[in-house]
Amino acid sequence: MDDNNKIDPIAGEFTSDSTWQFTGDYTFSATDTSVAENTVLNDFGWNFNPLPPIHPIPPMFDRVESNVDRINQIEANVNSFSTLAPVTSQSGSVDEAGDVSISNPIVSSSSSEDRMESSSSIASVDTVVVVAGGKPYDRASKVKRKGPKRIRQPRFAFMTKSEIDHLEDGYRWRKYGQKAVKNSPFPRSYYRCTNSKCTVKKRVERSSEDPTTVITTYEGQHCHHSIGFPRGLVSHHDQGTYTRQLAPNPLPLNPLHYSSSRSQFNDQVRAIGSLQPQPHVPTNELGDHLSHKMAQPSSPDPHKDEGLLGDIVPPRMRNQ
DNA sequence: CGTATTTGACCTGCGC
DNA sequence: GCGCAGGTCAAATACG
Repeated sequence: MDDNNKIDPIAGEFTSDSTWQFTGDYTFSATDTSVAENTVLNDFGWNFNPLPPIHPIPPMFDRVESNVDRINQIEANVNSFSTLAPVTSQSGSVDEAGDVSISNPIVSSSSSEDRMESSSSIASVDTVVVVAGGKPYDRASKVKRKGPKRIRQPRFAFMTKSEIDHLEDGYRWRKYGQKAVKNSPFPRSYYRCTNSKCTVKKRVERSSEDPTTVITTYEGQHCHHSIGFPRGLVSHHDQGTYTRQLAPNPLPLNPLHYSSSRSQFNDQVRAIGSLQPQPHVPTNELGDHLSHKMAQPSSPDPHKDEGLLGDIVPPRMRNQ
């Protein structure tokens, strides 16, 4: 199958006017979709930029003191559709069919590589989020195949500029499969939330066109809190992490098209827009680093400053 | 020994 | 209907 010239279903079509075009078969109404997506994204720990930036182009890590307030604001607004509308860089719309188009005048004008050159290593993860609609798919188990088709959970795909395949997101995942992706030298890994009551899955793969880009797709919604923040915000270390989470993305990543045939994103996927990168990083790693960076120029434990995101992987993942 | 990962087999959906 | 590719299972294996 020649899919090389096709528009990636996950990335949608990035038209000349820098507008995301989507044709997803959403099962939500427009408002419900937005709320659901936003809620799920927050459950996943990925927050949009729902609030006006404190600074037009704020420093990356200089707003620790305001984090709690910002978090509270977002929590309070999370169910408001208006919070989904990007404030400065994007505008969005939802048509009658529930399809979404989001324009982002910034996206087409700046390459992620350019930004990475001027970014610190901690900020070298750029992310674009897309959301998949729920298309039924029946694969509950090898034994149980009868009965009504399972409704596929909403899916959210994150395109992240990172050297790390499996970004920490605050949840524990168990790998249950890996498949080679056609037309891609990079395999796709399948993960399942380790919480026995949680059915959330995620897939991680690298873009064949841009090996620096990791595509992470979440499916479903966690029925429990993450093992780390955001819900368990308890320390200043977390605040440091949150700062990064809440930092508006000054230069959204270009939409990423990739050419894997018969994409894993067969179901329709819609882009919400660009996001700031914000994987849930364990507080004892990135959080510590940020705290040292911001509050303790002379870190008592300097080796923690090494690697940054490159070190933010579970111990087992380091061995891969 | 418990848990996580690997990996081949199997199942399903879709396009032709 | 067939073949292909994605997705999942589960036994084997590795690891702490």
